[in-house]
Amino acid sequence: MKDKRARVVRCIRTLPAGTVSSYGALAKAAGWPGAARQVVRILHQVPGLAWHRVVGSGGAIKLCGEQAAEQRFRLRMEGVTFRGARVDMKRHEFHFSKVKLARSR
DNA sequence: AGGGTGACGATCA
DNA sequence: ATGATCGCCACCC
Repeated sequence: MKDKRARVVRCIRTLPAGTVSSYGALAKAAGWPGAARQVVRILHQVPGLAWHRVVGSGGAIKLCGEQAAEQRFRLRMEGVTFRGARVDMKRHEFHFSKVKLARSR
């Protein structure tokens, strides 16, 4: 359904610079649990999203080669720190509020 | 309709 | 920590 997709997009858009979220957590936050792969697809389809703020569970960069480098670069540029090969989730993971998220109020 | 695929996730050896 | 496997779900041929 497209609602879910729109919701995912909205969630991604609410991610502040300097924070990250995981594909799975993001899907869940958007009310679409287990749709990590769909989130991936959306990131591919919808241009203009902060795709670099979405990482794998535990803060792992799931891309390969230059794409991975690009993502790390962009994140570090936003102030995100790493713990080894992964994002330091303890400090940067974004916790979506329970509240129905950002319907502009 | 059927089968393959993917910027995933959790689990197990 | 690494690699294999299975579950998941929408999209594409």
